[in-house]
Amino acid sequence: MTELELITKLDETVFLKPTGTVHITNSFSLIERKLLNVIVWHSQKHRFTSEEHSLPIRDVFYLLGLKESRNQDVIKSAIRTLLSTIIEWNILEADRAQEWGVCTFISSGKLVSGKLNYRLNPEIIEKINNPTLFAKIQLLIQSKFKKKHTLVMYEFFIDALSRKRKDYLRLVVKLDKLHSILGTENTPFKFFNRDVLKPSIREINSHTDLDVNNETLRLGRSIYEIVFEISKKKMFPMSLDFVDPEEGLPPSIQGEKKAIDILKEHGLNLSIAKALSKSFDYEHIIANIAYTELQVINGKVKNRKAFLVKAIKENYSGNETCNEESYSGVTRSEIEKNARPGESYNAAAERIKEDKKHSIYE
DNA sequence: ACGGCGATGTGCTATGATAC
DNA sequence: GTATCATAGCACATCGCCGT
Repeated sequence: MTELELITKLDETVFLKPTGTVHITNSFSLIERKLLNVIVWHSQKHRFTSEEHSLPIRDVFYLLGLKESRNQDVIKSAIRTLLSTIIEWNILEADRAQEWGVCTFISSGKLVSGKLNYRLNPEIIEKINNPTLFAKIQLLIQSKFKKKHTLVMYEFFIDALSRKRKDYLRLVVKLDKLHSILGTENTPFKFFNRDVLKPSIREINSHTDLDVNNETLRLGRSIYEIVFEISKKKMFPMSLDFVDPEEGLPPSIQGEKKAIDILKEHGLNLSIAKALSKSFDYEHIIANIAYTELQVINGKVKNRKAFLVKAIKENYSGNETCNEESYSGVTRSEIEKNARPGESYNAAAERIKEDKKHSIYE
């Protein structure tokens, strides 16, 4: 049984109204995500027409970040996965009619004389015009979730929220139901809580438009039910772009690696470089490196590395008017990233401001 | 029960060597 | 240029230990 079916089955008395859901069968590997990214980016340049498109395999390798590799097997098996991956959706139309359907991303893929020929599925082209659906597909594909359970839980929360048509929900779930949704029946609560529940909620809070808190209810000594308090973040930029069509290369594909390299070149240690590259995009980092260099030349910087880290975190190079809501040096993105569950925007801003006063950059 | 640390096992990925 | 194989390295899941 798929997770979706389980979720739908979960508690039909509680969830009265059906609503839009999207489900993708497989979980993609990194290469498959990248290849899909490449394909969407490429067909975006051709305005998503349903004709067969072709791009050189050499370029595909490059875009996948495999400069040295000649192993077409990687591409072949990724195409195979894309073709065999079924997207399933269930939408409530404006006129309350329900639409259900399944399709695949691409309808064909070929490797012919050094070129990759593919045909985008016409159904998907239609769906791309439906923003909410597309956003969800994008999230499913691109999601930065590291834990496999996070996605299942996110789907579950989103589903519960939209069924209730609310932005805030207090959801009580019996522990064994939660186990059956997540497929963790035999995990003792001790490990379940530490390795599944908490990390997943942490990921949902930091990567999605949801804020989730949880507490436990006991029956006797053992945990019986979990209470989730779910609310929608007010400000969450849900980008619909897979990649920037203006750019020659999809930045998302190589940006993080490039950013790490360049940060290392500027003397930051690997862990800081990794953390920054994860949180900020390549352009943002480059812009702030440039800004830092400028300030160094102007003699305004005592500690170059510390300044650089701070510049990136607070986007010194950014145009100030973009951050109207910044609280004296605390940017919006920073607040969203570091806000504690349940904390209001203003409270978080004040707290982070205080924290920063005491934090020391090496 | 919590949460940090680390050991272990497993599966995946990148890459080079080799042969066709 | 293409296909196959081997392998080192990495990421992740699981779970034990331990101080709190």
